[in-house]
Amino acid sequence: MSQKVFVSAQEVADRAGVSRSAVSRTFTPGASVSPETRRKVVEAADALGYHVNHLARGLMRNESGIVCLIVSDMATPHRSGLIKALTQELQHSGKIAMLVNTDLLDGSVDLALRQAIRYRADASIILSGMPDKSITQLCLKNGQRLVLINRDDEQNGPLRINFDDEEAAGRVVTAFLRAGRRRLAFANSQAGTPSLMARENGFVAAARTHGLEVVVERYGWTSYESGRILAQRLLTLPERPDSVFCATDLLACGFIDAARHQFFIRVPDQLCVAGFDDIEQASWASYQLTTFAQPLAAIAREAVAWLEGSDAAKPEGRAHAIRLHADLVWRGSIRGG
Amino acid sequence: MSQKVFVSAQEVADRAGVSRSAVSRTFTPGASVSPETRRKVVEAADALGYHVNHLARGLMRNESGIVCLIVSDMATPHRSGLIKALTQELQHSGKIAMLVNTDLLDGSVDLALRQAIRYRADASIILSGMPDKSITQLCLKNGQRLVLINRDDEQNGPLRINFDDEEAAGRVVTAFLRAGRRRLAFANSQAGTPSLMARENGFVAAARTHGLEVVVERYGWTSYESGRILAQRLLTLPERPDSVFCATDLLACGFIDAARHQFFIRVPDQLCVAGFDDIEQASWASYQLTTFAQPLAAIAREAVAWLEGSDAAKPEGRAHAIRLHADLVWRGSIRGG
DNA sequence: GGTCATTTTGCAAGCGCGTGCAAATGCCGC
DNA sequence: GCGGCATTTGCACGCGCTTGCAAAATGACC
Repeated sequence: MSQKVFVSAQEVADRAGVSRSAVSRTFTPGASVSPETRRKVVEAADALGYHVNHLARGLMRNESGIVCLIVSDMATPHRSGLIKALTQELQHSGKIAMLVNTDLLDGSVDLALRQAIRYRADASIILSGMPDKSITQLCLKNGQRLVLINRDDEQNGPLRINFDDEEAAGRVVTAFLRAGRRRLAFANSQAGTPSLMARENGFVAAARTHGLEVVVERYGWTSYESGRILAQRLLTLPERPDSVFCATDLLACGFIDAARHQFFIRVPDQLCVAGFDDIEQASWASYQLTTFAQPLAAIAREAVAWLEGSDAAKPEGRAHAIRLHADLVWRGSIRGG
Repeated sequence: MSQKVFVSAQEVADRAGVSRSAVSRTFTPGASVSPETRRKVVEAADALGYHVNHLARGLMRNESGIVCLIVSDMATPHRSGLIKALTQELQHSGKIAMLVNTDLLDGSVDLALRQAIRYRADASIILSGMPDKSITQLCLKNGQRLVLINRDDEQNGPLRINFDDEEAAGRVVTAFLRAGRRRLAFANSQAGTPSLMARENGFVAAARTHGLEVVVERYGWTSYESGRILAQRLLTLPERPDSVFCATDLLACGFIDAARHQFFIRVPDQLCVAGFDDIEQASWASYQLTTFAQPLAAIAREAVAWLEGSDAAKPEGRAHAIRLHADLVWRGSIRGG
């Protein structure tokens, strides 16, 4: 038994004694149904356990309500925070998130975007490596909207959301100088994504305007472990840095731990540290990391608003870029807030 | 222009000079197509940028390939780790994850399950509050498979995956005793989910067999901040505990930080701490937390395997429970490994 | 009651696809 | 060349839904 699993609109119609159109209209906001008919339909639907089939609806409307989240390293605090904000915002506006993990696939992002196309996702939000240009073109040609978060690029068409990374980096330099530091260092991963590089370049440039040269070190990907390695490299230098800006909070946590437990260096007395992202751990008592808060909720809001807006609807819609401000969060890892 | 966005099988058929069935069969594994026809179809499909419409396919096959992940607190290290493992495993077997965030909705899980039904998800995996019994019944009646992870319950029908929490708790008692501790405490959240309570009860019971009474404190939900509060309560007791088992690593991190930075208590010399989950932060140098590793990959594998298996297919299939073993990970937060 | 404007309703077509069935094709041995 | 068989192909129907259109119902007004 139980082969005929889902109940269809037809069955509801039969039970309510109306036409199938009537039940369809009942569940379509803004359609014309008399209160009486609606009542009968709702009643029958409840009794039968009817749920509109969004697959079929999407087929007709040519609009699935699905938004594809394409992300790597999703277990990372910052990424998971962003995913949370996005899913919340999407659900809030009646859409649903489809999650694609690009960690172990080969042509990862491209493959993922293909998946998005197959399910006729209305849009894709990418928090992962850069997709191939040909693929983004394919998406756009297929009427998909595209949002790139924190992966600035000259791509045309999609919405790009970024931060004022350079400006933030400049503020770190100021803070370090004010704390009396002169031997600045920058700890980066080798990922080389645009936003990471922007922080690095901004930091180096700002230091230079004060006549200071920054020691830059890059290693691995953006992780706690990389932070430790970077600390081992930078803190064994003949001219040991007295302040370091880590491209990411995760790097900063690893850096601080290595500095403290391995080199017995006191933060912030002997070493000032700044990070970026304001992940939860940055506020933990062991780190007290001064960092920049990415307004995740704002990112999510901007992204979803754009998806709903008419701008995105234009097939050849102007590429749109949003630059958000990252707030400096003062904590104990820099002397003299 | 660009109104006719997606290319259909018909267009591919026309271009390839074959029937629409042929192109459908080309993209259906195991269907009968001659190599020659297949070649022509693939060629035309590539040229046109054709992608099978999974919405329509799901409609026909009555099987969408969508699995719904219903989760709260998804930004938490443990949850995000689980999500990552699940998405990976799902994609590996050709399915796709739909992510539902139940953080701010009211009838959260129920609403989410309705969403899952609407999109005709083949299954739902729940890592969130307990769904109403009526809703799970609805899911099952609609042919959905259900997996509950870490929320043991007497529900019938779905697959339940849990850990040997009691046994693990017993091992912590042994470890504490071996480290010479006698004043044991248990720090829990007020969430009261079955697995948390199992840890608590197992711990208390095991201690009792050694003639020891455990001080139990519960506060808030399972977070770093709650861990701090719990520390403030437990460490100001007249008979200060010398060892504490925290129901969760997140609690343990907060506990350790408060003990160390607020009460200047040395871990593990003056206080032994154990946690559960083995989140990434547990291995960080500041915590060195002895804890239990939940084999996330194994959980994911079991869940997905069950979804694919024939067991799940039986409409009135026997409720199935899997109890996995959590490995003890020895680190520095308990003296004398 | 009759006319007309306004809502409500049902019909039927069609979204893109899978698949059973029968016709067509190819291949083999005689 | 022909019958028998296996494979491939096309036709046509249906999955569950939305929606334009025209018919039916309702109501307002004279």
